[in-house]
Amino acid sequence: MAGQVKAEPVRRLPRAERREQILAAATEAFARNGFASTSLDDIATEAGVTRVILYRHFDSKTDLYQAVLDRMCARLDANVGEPVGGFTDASIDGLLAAAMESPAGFRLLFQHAARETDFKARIETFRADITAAAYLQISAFVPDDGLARWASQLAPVVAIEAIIAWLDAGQPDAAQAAARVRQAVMGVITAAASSEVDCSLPNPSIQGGTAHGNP
Amino acid sequence: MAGQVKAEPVRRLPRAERREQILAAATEAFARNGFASTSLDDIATEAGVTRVILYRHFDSKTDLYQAVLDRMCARLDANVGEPVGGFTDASIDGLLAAAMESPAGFRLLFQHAARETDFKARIETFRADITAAAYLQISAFVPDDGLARWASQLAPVVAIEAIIAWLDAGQPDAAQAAARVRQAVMGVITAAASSEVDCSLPNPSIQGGTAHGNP
DNA sequence: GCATATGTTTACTTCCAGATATACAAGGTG
DNA sequence: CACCTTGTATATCTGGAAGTAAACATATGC
Repeated sequence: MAGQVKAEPVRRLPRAERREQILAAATEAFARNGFASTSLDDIATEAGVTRVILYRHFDSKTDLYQAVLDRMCARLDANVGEPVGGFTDASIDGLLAAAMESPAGFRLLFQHAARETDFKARIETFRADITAAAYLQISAFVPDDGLARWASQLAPVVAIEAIIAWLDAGQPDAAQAAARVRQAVMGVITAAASSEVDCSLPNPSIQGGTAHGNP
Repeated sequence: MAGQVKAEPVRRLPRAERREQILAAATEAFARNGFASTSLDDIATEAGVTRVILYRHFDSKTDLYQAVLDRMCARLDANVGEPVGGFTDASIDGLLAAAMESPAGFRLLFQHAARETDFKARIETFRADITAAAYLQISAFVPDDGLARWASQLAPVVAIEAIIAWLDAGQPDAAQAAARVRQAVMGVITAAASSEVDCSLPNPSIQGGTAHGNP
């Protein structure tokens, strides 16, 4: 049976386009297992090209990774805007928009790159800016400095995790997603601000227990 | 000159103790960079021992890692208790206790192992149990199923991140730490439960130009 | 005191994945 | 058509880290 297998005529792309496509593929691949556990072959496969081709667009694996991170950071900056403005409603809108544009990139940045010693610097500045902005706001509400630092470190993390969980859950109630993320963040601030905390989670068996603690 | 360098008389330990000490050292080392980016030499150095010794206690790097994870999971199970009970106040107390016993182990489990494809299974069951328990409780408050799933996935994550941030911030107000974590979690539930959400973060109102960042 | 377990040192093999080089194939545009 | 670009195939070099082996040193408990 000499069945011609339709040869799949080798889709060729202009250089710039191929580069973009590789970056996108690399983002997906890296987002799964991070830098160290992702081989160039994984990426090549994901992009549908040979490993050799990668070297015609990027000097090294590190170079490629950095390009991926830069690309995503740029997207973030574009959406979040000047980080000097503080950790505001707009920041969360921006994060949400960026996450919807590139879920894989979002995960890559905050779940992998942020913990890779060789690359965290690029993200750490971003996070540090947000944390500092949050601290300025939160410290006005929270007298205890330790608690203020706790909350300002936690608030951005909760925002990010809330967004990721929201993506995972299938983006329910998209219209009010940002508002709900904000509310979750508010929970953190409230938790730090209360001087006398007496909060219980709803009891699983008895429905009588009302959720109290949130003004 | 023949300066004797105090020879450091090679502390020897009985097998079981050395094994424990290696596990502790490996926990610290792995917690920094995860499985792939941590070499056996890193661990040996951390333990103050030669690489060869590691092989007298563990068959392979993978075997050692698994032992580290198992050890920490056991600690978790001991503190959190039967996960079938639901995601309750006691769960958070248990998580907090486990995190204080071994901060490195806590980070390792939830920030690294949970994202390593070869090892996540061990943790995924733990997380799945908690998430399922949380879902049962939360779905009673939240009519929309998508939102309920969002909240029940997010709630444990927020608890964990709140605890880690609390460790990072120097464990402020330890007496009420658990209550504050609960309160942060409550913020998530509230966010999912509200049908009409209209939440804003506090405005970074032009307060006296205190422009000192976060330490 | 002595045997044994504990630990060191050194050298080696193996394997993987990053990186490089070269020869060849074919699309499309001047 | 000629030519350059894009892509493939293959082979090889390389370095680092996992894993193995053997000879040696000495604390320590019996």
